[in-house]
Amino acid sequence: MASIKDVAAEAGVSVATVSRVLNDHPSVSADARTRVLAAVEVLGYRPNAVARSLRTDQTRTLGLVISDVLNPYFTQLARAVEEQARALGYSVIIGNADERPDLQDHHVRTLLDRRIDGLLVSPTDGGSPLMLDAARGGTPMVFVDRWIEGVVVPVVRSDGSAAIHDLVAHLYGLGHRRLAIIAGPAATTTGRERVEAFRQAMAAYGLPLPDAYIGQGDFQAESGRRATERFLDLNEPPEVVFAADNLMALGALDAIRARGLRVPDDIALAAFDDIPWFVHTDPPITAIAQSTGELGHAAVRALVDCIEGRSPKSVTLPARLVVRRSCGEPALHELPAPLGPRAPQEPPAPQEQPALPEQPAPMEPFPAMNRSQS
Amino acid sequence: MASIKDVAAEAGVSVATVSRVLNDHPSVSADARTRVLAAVEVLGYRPNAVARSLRTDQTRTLGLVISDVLNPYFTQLARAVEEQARALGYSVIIGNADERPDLQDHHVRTLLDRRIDGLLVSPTDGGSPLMLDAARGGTPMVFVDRWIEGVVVPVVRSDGSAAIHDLVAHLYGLGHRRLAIIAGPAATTTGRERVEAFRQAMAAYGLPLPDAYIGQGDFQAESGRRATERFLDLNEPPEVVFAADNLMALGALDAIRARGLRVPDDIALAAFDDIPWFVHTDPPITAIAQSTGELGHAAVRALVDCIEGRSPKSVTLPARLVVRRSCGEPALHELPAPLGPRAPQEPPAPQEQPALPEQPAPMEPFPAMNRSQS
DNA sequence: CTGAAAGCGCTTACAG
DNA sequence: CTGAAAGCGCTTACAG
Repeated sequence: MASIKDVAAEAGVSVATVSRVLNDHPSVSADARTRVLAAVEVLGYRPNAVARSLRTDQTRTLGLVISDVLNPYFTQLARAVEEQARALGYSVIIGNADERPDLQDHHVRTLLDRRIDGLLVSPTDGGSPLMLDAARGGTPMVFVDRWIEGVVVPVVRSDGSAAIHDLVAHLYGLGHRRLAIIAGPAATTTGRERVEAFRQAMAAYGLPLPDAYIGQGDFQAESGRRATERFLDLNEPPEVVFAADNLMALGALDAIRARGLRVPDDIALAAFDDIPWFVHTDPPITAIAQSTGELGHAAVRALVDCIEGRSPKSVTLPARLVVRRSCGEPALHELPAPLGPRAPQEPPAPQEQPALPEQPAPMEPFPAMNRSQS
Repeated sequence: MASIKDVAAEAGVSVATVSRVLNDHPSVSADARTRVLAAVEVLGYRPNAVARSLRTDQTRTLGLVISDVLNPYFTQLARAVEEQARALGYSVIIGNADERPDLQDHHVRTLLDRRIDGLLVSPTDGGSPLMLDAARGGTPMVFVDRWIEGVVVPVVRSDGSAAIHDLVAHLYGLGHRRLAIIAGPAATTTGRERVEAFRQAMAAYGLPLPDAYIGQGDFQAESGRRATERFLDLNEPPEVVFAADNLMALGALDAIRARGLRVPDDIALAAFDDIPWFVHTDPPITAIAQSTGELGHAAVRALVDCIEGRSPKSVTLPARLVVRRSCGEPALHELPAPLGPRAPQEPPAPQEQPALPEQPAPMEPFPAMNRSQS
């Protein structure tokens, strides 16, 4: 592979001059520029980014450590991250932790060794010493989606509490009283926050949330299946299962189907994180949608702010409830006309009845994707 | 960040010695080793991979250029690739082309500039000069899934012809005669091969395949929607739509649903590439499954063979039909008992009736995933 | 077993 | 505007 020396020789100038034209340095004569460009062309020269990085101490690369690539939510997030990074002149290297702290640590280490300019992470756990040290040591870092308490790093995430409250209101309105949740790992903020929001919303409606109705999952399908099986084995199984992410909802569906049960007649199902397939499942699944694209973009902007010495901002975006049919009767707007009197629902005394959840656009199966052809 | 010099100073040895212990070179005294290791510990030293790469001319990194990260098929492929690469001591950098040749080229260029040791690509088109030159210029390269004719590079892919033949047999057996296909881009091998296999299977059953029944898609959801709308606008719409990938099937479903039509009563649907959600769609979708995990693993092995000077092997894996309910009556084995005489099906004269497609395991929603905790 | 030194391919003051 | 030279952080013959 041709090096800058070869180009210099071919063009009859010094390597310094070649470097200058390659980097658009102003003080280069038109003549020199032309000759260098010609030489580059002739030799098919491409600058060695490794050498450049060593010299300039920057790689123009962002590391992104996500919890699970097979989770469409993270896949969309990764796509948005790459998109925004590219727009700002950075590449991104993705490390997939598969929800395993050891793998997460492996990727953080690898990324750090490669001297990425900054790290975007959606932590699987409380963070290894390596990651915590990096954060404290001044490695530009931003948390996306999940974060770690006590680490002073900007956080870009969704706040699902309001949407979860809307969900509980929706379920309550449908007459459901025994609601169960499949939680994510307690080691993650999203794992804890979603149960917490659910617990509070339940309390607001005066509904009990027994321990048996809190399944412990790990955000992956298999755990959703297991938790659901346990729910179904209960003497008094829940009327609704709320899965804290889309993969656990998939597992729940597997478990429900394996017993020959039907959704929502035998048991209702809702999920955190909306994905295009939820429109076409049997039945369509009520879900809480995040603005994944915006999240990814904002995270990159924050990280690049860190890197380039500006002060980054944490960002919290709202999530929203998308009502479909997996929890019972179709939402009001989907009925052709009011079919007689509805079962009267006492709104819980102290609580204001939440506004009706917004109507999903039926023709737009990618609510959270941002496919701008930038 | 501490450098090797700092470690040398701390340990009271030369940088050469530090380097030797870091690289497990045999000729280092036990004493020196201990002191170096201690110094590494004290300083929290981590070798600079950039400098090492510049010096050794290898990055221990593989580039993977895939057509679309949002496509679960490629996402699974990427996961398998990373898994195998890690097992062999390599990292992988993913470039997402989004089915756009310009983006593909951008990533190939970036990856090459970073001096990755080898390139795994699933080409979106016939290949840019840059990619073709790299292949000819001796950059270790392997094609996965899709390939480019005339380029002497190992290819690791599935051959779907037999499964497509099985699919047509299945549809024929169900009484369908007007079958349409949503093809992938003609610039891709999978785009061409799947229509071609379909065409041949149709011919074997004496079925016509009019041009109006060949929709042109680009492997993304939106194109599946558009193609399906055109089919439905026909005076004589097809009885079956076969989408050449799972995203176009999603689009097809959107279009069908938007018209208030039902699958399979009004129109049947089948897809290439099986994904976990196909079990839970309404109705469950008949699909052709690839061994995505194996594909990814084999591709990495071939590429690393190239890189490390062994002779790589091309690999072709079979795909298999997974019958579900989206094309009509449930498969035989799903019926409780034979319900009276079935509509008599004349097997096409010259053609041997293909064996009954295999039964999908209903409890295994991840047929193509390989989640070994290696 | 150990160290001094060269060199990987760049960029960038510095001097002219 | 241009070039010689230093140096980024490593590895690796080479000599001892």
